[in-house]
Amino acid sequence: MSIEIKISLNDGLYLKEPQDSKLGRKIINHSILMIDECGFETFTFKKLALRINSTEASIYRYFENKHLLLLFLVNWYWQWVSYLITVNTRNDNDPKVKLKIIIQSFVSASLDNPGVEYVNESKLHNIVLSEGMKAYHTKDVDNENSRGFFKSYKDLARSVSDVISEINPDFEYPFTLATNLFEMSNNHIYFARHLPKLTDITVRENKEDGFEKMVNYFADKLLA
Amino acid sequence: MSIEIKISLNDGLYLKEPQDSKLGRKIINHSILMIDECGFETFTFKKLALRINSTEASIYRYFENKHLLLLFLVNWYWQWVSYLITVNTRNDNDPKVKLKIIIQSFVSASLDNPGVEYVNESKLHNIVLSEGMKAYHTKDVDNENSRGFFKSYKDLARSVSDVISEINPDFEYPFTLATNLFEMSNNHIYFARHLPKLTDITVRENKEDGFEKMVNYFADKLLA
DNA sequence: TTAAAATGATAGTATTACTATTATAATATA
DNA sequence: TATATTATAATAGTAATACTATCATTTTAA
Repeated sequence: MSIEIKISLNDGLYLKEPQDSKLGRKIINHSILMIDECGFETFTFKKLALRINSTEASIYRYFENKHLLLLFLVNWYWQWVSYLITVNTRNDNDPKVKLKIIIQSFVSASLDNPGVEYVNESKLHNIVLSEGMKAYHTKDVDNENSRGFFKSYKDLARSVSDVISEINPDFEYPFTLATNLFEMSNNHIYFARHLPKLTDITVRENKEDGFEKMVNYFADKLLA
Repeated sequence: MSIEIKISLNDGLYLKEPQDSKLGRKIINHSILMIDECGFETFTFKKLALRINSTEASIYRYFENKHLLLLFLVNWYWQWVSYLITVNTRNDNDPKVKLKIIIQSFVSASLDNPGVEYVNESKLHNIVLSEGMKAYHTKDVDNENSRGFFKSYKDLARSVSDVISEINPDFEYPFTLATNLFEMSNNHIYFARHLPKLTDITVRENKEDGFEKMVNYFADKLLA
């Protein structure tokens, strides 16, 4: 039931396109599983190599280091969300409906969408929640930004801000709201799971329902 | 012109209270400067030891590892902001005014407040912007949370949410808004500096003015 | 079928993140 | 003032990490 999209990313992110070979796809697949299981800090290329019966050296032929692998994964996620938004809002012209669909994508894209064989979107979403911000909180941001390593996020922000401006052309902070809705969705899912005192949503509630309702409330109120 | 406060933190964060000795204060002082200069990832106890003419072993007597040092610094910041909010809102009963002061503290507490000799609050704020979220995005969050390592942040969120509920008792998401205002302030200062396409504020503008105005706009609109 | 490309196997290096031991200096107490 | 206590320095050592290099072998493509 997999869809036939191939997400193509800035080729500075990798040394060799991992989506085009068996080993490359195995690297993507299992790095997602391992980072989700054990966290980014304890994840190493050596452990990954062991797990997929390959070698450190082979993995290094695809990715310069684990930070760039994370950047690759996170960019993949950003683009995948963008893609879903495009597809799912294609038939709707009402920007308010579009924004609802966008928010739904932020909160639960990974749950109700078929995916690519070698990517577990739900676990990738977990990685984005837990480790995503590390991709752009590094001393090398400016250099990496100039090389286009955050383009997918900026594109996503741009397309959401367009919808926001459609809803309310006078709203002065469309980009801020766009990124805030994304980061807020992620943060509060994470908080609900690990630091519940920092949020108002409990994980008990009908799963993603509470988050979606909350983020929609914020968006609606701000754009009223 | 230093004020006579000593911020006391959860004693699980350190092996030996660094604020009580010369070497300990030097560790705090210079770790802030070094992390601000070179980023958290490249920062090591060895480099710090070299810089302060001490040894790795001595630093390890104060902090278990660099992650706990970061946690210490970030907690210090959270408590310091809490303290400033308490002091600066003491004479105001209007919760709307209080929230304005809170937001001002989030955005520019480090600029217009005298501090503690061994803490450069402005650089510490930079660290919080760039590395702060790493303090609670770790595989060990749940354990660390149970040991009270995020209490300062939760206390801060709590006190802000109280003000929010004072302004609008019917507002359903006081904690969410409290943390969001804090994280939003930090994120968008960082974005303006490094990823300007993700925000609407430019750093050119009269410094913190633009940020404060924006965050206040969000808060006002949501609580209206 | 043969050349080229991809992968595996193995080895090696510098740095990191520690721990341990002993010596020396500073401070507190009797 | 002598002495005990504690803090710090000096030094050494270990396991793991983050790589790089080389060469052999397998797979694929011309």
